[in-house]
Amino acid sequence: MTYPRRVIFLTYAGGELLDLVGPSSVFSTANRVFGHKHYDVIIASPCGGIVKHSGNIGVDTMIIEDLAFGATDTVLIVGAERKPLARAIADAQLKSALVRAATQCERIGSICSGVFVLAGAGLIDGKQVATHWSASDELGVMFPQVLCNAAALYVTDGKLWTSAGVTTGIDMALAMLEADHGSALKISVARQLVVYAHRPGYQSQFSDLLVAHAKTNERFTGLIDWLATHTNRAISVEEMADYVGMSLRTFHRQFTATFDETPGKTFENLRLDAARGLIEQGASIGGVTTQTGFRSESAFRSAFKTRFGVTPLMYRQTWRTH
DNA sequence: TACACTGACCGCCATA
DNA sequence: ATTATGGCGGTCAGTG
Repeated sequence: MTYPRRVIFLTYAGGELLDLVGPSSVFSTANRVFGHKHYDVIIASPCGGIVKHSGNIGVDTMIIEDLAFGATDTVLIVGAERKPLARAIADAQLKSALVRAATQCERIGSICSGVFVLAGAGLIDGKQVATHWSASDELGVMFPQVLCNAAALYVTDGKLWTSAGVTTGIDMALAMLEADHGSALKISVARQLVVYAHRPGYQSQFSDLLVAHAKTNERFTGLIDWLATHTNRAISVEEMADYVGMSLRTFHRQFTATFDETPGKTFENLRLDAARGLIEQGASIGGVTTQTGFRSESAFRSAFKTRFGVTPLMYRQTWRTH
């Protein structure tokens, strides 16, 4: 194995800056944690030079054609808003670079909507990919051969790595780190990055999915919104049934049929997500217990451990920056 | 440890 | 006849 590994980000005019900055920070932070340059982070675009990204911020880039790909390289394409994304899909240089990378490199992948560029280059037919929930329908329509997993943060299929959104691009980069150098380094880097990467509970992937799903099922849209914004206390299933004006039995049945999960369990998951967010922000276990409506610390500890596999205290220590 | 109580869950069945 | 509804009651897990 030759070091350093190269991580090459392919970008273009109008590319999403966060897709670039988040994951690339993981690799540069890894170098700092190592105290040794194990990753060479390269940013390249079709024309090179300063490329304006989202927010009109310029990034200095290499010219893609000047790059020779190697067997230990990772090539990742960033996402963008609709218009620049369409131009990227149509760009012959991006396409040929991705096609080359697919055969020559160790890993190829995308962050967020970058997956459309991979699909446009015909590289992921029949492959499993992750996408942000808001784009998964469109990807399915435009590229029906692609197997889309809307529930996952990121997905690996052989050498192909795809992530669902901006912050999950960071999760994916951390997973690459783990694959290359083990979980200890990954945790160190995650700790270093936590200040930038933590997500408030309401914006967790679970809530996102739930809210998105509820929007396609009119009946429960208001309810899910209400639940997601009232995780600070226990809401009984009976209250939920009253909220939507159904009998307890019918509500339970309809809800379970819609979300494949019982109402009580779903709300507990929402509260646990909120709790996780609070812990990441440094809240005490006792404080989180009362702020998420659990009856006792022991009840909270037990539910948290069941859901996330670690005790709240351990989780808190992992995410502490000092 | 024993115990009663509560809420969530869900099969079953009568009914609209 | 088919389907959705909603009440009943039993089981279960958690709580004090």
